[in-house]
Amino acid sequence: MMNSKKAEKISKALADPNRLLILKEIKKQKDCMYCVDLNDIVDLAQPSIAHHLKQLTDTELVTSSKEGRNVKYRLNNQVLDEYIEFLQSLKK
Amino acid sequence: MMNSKKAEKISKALADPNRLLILKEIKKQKDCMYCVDLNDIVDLAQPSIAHHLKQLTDTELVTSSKEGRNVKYRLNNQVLDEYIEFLQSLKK
DNA sequence: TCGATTTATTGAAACATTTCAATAAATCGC
DNA sequence: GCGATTTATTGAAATGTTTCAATAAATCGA
Repeated sequence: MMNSKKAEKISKALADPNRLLILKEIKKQKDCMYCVDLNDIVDLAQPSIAHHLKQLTDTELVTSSKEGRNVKYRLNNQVLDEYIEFLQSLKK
Repeated sequence: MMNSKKAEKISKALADPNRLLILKEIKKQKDCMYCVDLNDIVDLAQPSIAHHLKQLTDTELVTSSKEGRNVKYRLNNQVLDEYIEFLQSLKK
């Protein structure tokens, strides 16, 4: 359910260039974006990348699943759609 | 034009409870939201409200026009639509 | 013109976020 | 088991945001 508080958190999650870059990379890779691939794409130390991924998964905008040593990320279309719906509701 | 940088700024503008409250109030008042009305709605000192309005107008998410001593605010539907389009493009 | 009203700006304190080095934990290949 | 790889956590410095008091600027009514 998307109330103002949740929308605020998602907005915050989207309000960073590195997190937007991560989301774009998830899209680019279609289905299976692995954390380890981000080291070549995001110009940050590993704990910083982990920090950004946590923010994205905390809002459920992105889901994660463990595969051995690796972690796979996917966009959560439903949450994004709910956020978009919230934004639409700001219009009259 | 909505690139990542602009989307980041709009996300930031949306990432605050008081600014979301202001946007909701603009919607509520349909067409003519005056700055002075916000004093009763937003529980902040006047300079803080001015600061939040500035962030909203800087991104062009909200437009302002002077009417005598007062300032009138409107939602900029086009910018919001472009932002939504950007979010849609994050999906595959 | 003068006092009252409305909005904007400045500067500083409080608070939050971002970043990285160090380190821990889990899993893999050998 | 053991070293290498991948991800997560902790703690601290740097940076950014929010808030308000003080003040300025613009406009209105009388």
